[in-house]
Amino acid sequence: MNSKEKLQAAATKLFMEKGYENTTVQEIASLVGVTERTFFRQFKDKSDVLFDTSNEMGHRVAAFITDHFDVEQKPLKLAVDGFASVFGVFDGERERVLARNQIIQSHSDLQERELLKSQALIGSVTNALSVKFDSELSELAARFAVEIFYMAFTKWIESTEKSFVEQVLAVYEVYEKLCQY
Amino acid sequence: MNSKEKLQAAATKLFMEKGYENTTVQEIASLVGVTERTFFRQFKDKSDVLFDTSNEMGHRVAAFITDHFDVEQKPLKLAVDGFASVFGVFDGERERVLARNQIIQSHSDLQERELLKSQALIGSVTNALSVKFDSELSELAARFAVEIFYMAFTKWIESTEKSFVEQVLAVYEVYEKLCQY
DNA sequence: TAAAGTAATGTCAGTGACTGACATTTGAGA
DNA sequence: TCTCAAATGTCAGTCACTGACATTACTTTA
Repeated sequence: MNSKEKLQAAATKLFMEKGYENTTVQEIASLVGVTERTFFRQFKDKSDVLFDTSNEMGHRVAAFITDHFDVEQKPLKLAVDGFASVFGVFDGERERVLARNQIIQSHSDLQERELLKSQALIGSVTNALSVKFDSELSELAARFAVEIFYMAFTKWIESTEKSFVEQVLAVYEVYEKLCQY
Repeated sequence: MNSKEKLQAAATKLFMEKGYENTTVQEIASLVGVTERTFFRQFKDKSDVLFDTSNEMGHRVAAFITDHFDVEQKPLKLAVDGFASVFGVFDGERERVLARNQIIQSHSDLQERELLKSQALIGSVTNALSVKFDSELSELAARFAVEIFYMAFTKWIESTEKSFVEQVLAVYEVYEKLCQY
C-alpha cells in the first residue's frame, strides 16, 4: 500500500467520521504519517482523493461495447449492457459504494466533481459506439446510457430489491416505453 | 444596478481579460468599489458570480410544459419543445452566451458548477412532467431532454448554421432515429 | 560495494479563497 | 429629525494549494 492508497483510505475514514468540511488535509496527511505537501503531490485537490481520475470504468464500458457489436445491434442497448456488466460489481461491495455515495451527497463540491466524471464516461462510450454508428447517434446514445446508468444507480442506492443489473434493465424498459409515445 | 449586478459585470469583464484563475476576488471587488467581504455576501464563492442560482430557466421550462400538455402528448417532445422555446433567446444574445461559455470551458471548477445546474433543471422538468406522466417516465424524459439540450447547445456554439431551436429539433430527430433501432 | 543518479518526501514561506464577529454607514419610513 | 434595519466595512484568522529548494531513500551501474 503506497502513500496514495493510504491517503485515500485515511481520507475516506475521516470524511465518514467527521464530515468532509470538518476534515483538513493536514489531518489526513498526519494520520498516514506524511506531510500536507505529499497529499497535494498525489491529488490535485482535496476532493480528488475520492475520485479515480483514470476513467477506468469508461474504458471498460468502451471495451465491452467493442466486444459485443455482433451480439447487440441497438446502440443504446449495447451501451446500457456495457454499464450493467461493468458496474455489476457494485452488488459485491454495496457497503463501500454506499459509504462513498453518502460522503459525496454531503457536499456539493463533491457532487459537482462526480458529474464531471460523467463527461469522461460519455466521451469513452461515444468513441466506442462511433466505430459502428453515426457520430451524432453515438453521442446521443452515450449520453442517454449514462443517464440511464445514473438513474439506475440512484434506485439501486435507495432500495435493495433488485441487483444493479436488474435496476439498469428496469430503467432501460422505461426508455422503451418512452419511445412508444 | 445594485452591487450584486455590478460585481457580476465586473467579474465577467475581468475573467475575459485576464482569465478566471488570474483574477482575484479582491480585484473584482475593487473594480466595483466594494470590499472582498461584500462579494462573499452576495456570492457563496468565486465561481458563483457566473451562475444564476435561481433556476429561473428550469421554472420557465416547467411552466411551458404545464401550459402545453394538450398540444403535445409525447413527454420528451414536450420537454424538448420547452427547452427550445425558453432558450430560443440565445440567438439574440449570441455574443454574451459565447463569451460566458468560453470562460466556463476554461476552468474545470466552472464546468462542474454548470453541470450541477443541470440537476436542478432535471428536477424542475421531472416535476412538471409528473403531473401527467408516470414518475419514472417523467424523470427519464427530463434527463433525456436536458441531454438533448446540452448536445444542441454544443452544436449551436460550434456553428452558426442553425438557430438554437433548429439545433434542438435536429437533435430530437437523432433521438427518433435512435428509437427505431 | 561505492558512487551516482532518480524518485519520493520534507520544509518553508507565501497567496488567495472564504468565514465569523463586530463596527460603521446608509437609506427609508415614523 | 430620529430610528431602525439592511448593506457594507474592518480585521483577524483558517485552510486549500503552490513554488522553490533541501533531504532522504531507493536503484542502477561501474
